[in-house]
Amino acid sequence: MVSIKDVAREANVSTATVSRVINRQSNTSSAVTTAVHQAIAKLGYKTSSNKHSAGLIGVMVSDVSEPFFGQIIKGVENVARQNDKRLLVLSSQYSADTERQTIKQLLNHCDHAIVHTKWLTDDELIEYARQMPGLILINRYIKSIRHRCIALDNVHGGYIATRHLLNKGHRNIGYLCSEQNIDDATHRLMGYKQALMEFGLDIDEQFISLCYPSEEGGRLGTYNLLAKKLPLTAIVTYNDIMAAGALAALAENGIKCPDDISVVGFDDLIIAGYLNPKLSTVRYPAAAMAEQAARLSLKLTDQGESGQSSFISEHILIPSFVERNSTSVCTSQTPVVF
Amino acid sequence: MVSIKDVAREANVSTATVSRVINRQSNTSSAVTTAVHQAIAKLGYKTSSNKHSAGLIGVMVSDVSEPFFGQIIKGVENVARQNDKRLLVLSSQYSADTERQTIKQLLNHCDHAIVHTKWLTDDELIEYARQMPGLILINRYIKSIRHRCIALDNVHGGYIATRHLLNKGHRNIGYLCSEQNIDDATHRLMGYKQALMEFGLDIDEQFISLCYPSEEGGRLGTYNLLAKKLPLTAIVTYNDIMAAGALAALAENGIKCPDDISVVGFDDLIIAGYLNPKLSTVRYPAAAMAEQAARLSLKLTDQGESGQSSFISEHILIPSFVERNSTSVCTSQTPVVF
DNA sequence: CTGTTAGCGCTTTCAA
DNA sequence: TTGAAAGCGCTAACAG
Repeated sequence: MVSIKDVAREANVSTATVSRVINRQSNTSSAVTTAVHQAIAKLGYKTSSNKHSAGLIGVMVSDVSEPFFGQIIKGVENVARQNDKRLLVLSSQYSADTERQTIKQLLNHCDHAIVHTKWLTDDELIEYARQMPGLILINRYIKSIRHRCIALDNVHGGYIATRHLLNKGHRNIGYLCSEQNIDDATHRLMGYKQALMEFGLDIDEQFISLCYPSEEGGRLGTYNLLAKKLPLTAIVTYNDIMAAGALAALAENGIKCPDDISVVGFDDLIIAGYLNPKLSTVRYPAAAMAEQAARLSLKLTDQGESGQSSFISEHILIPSFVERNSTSVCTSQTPVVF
Repeated sequence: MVSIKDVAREANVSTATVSRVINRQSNTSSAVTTAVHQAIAKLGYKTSSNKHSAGLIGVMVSDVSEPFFGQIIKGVENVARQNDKRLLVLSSQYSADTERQTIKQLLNHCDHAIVHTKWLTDDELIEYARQMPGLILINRYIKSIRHRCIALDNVHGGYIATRHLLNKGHRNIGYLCSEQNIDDATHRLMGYKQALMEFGLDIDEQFISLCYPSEEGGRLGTYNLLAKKLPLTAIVTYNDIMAAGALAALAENGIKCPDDISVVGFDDLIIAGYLNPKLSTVRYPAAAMAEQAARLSLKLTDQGESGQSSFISEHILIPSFVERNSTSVCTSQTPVVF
């Protein structure tokens, strides 16, 4: 167990100085402060090294009040309960700065951490992972630390969503894509394109509408598709919230779903079952993913780095399709007009 | 700050023994063990007394993954962030035993705790509150520790839900009540009755249907009301989930909402805005309530018990009404038939 | 601003 | 099984 003493030796200062730096109490020269911080990072020192604050599993998500993240927290909590650990929950509020600051808190106080990050770079995360053997990235894939990543196969998700419609005879399928430049968005879109190509269809960029991933964004994106007078019979969306916007836009224009246009979502949020019509969607097994992440974190720290080779080196979950009432067989007589 | 030494003196044992009891390490005689536990309870000793694990705010809710509780956690987290505290989240899984066990964990590890409990008795909670000056009960009112309780005025909530309908001309208003025997349920029903009486109407128990507070429960309760062939023009429900069930039951029977029957919910969950029609409901300001609770907890421990007299002695929040599309002016020609 | 030193809370060792 | 006492990790007081 690395103590404040080791850090002091590493940084060539006294233990008192290290203590001061950690607690930001008295003034410390910036040279010494950075030296201490470097030593802490190098040795992986934790304030939680005393027995009682140990056994903490940290969770970082964007917003605790979002149902999707609620499921993640619940998954981790299940494992924590089973293993007599406690749960430290922090949210990063959708900003890179807070994400960074929050991860550092977790590094300091926890033995384990399940982290959902959208805005930090691969390099930065690799460094954090090095400092904490029990750090697991959720919904993210970084090749060099792939044994520490648990992610959903978003390409496959986009693929099965689109294939479901293709199997029902749809050939003119629009896509409401998130305008955010993150892997989730590009991967799901990739799956959409893959399915079309597999059915021998060309990809027409006109059928793809970029918009903000909110209900209003989904509504606007749908308006844009409709305005182009495309022979649309179905729409695949980036997520359920956008699908809700799409349903609203269709209803406002007297277009019936699924009779005239089918819609599929992504995530299977609680609201999916309450929309009208009930939304067919791709199920994102968030709680299961979080449980797996938590178990992996415990394993990695129990057995230490030595045990790593014995584990599966990749953890990619496969989403499944949930059929409800927003999709139906394509009955449109419109000829395919690309 | 009460230390292991104080506990040892109180229990007439050595500090070593107390340490052993706390950490369940070596064997300790049951007599000594219970003596130590009693001393701990009496003095309110915390293992978190060392600086680093301090500054923890504990939150207990039934289920972290429920959106309603997510809002509560978020509210507490906001305050925690502003005050440089961390958040320990535990869920009690809807059982009295887990609630008890969870609260004890919080007593041991936190300086502050925001607790939502459904199943523990007033007496038990009063005892816990005594042991921890920073314990705040949310959504609960116990008279002798009312300065530690933050609750919603559920009577008023049921009242404004019903009054909204009365103002729109409805006179035959059903009520879908939760069959759970908790204050929330009886208070909301009380508000319903109050509003009817204020409008000079008699209360007919036939219009009140007891059912489980779930979507399926709401559906069944609505069937039961319909089966009685009452001249119903509106339904007030215990919560939004039941209202969703009511809307489904009406739609299945070809009864239009709000044209034939108006429906109001309670809580204003996320789903309320996604239902068809969008649900008019009573807004439960969960996040604001949690923020207030967290701030109160910090205040109480900062100033110690001495400062209590200077605070407001009661913290009752007033809900407001959110009108959407599930309620309309009563157009029914049916004569009032009680 | 920093190191020395004393001290605190807690755990562990050792002897009974 | 228990207490006395030593030891550990950290903080606080003081001196320079």
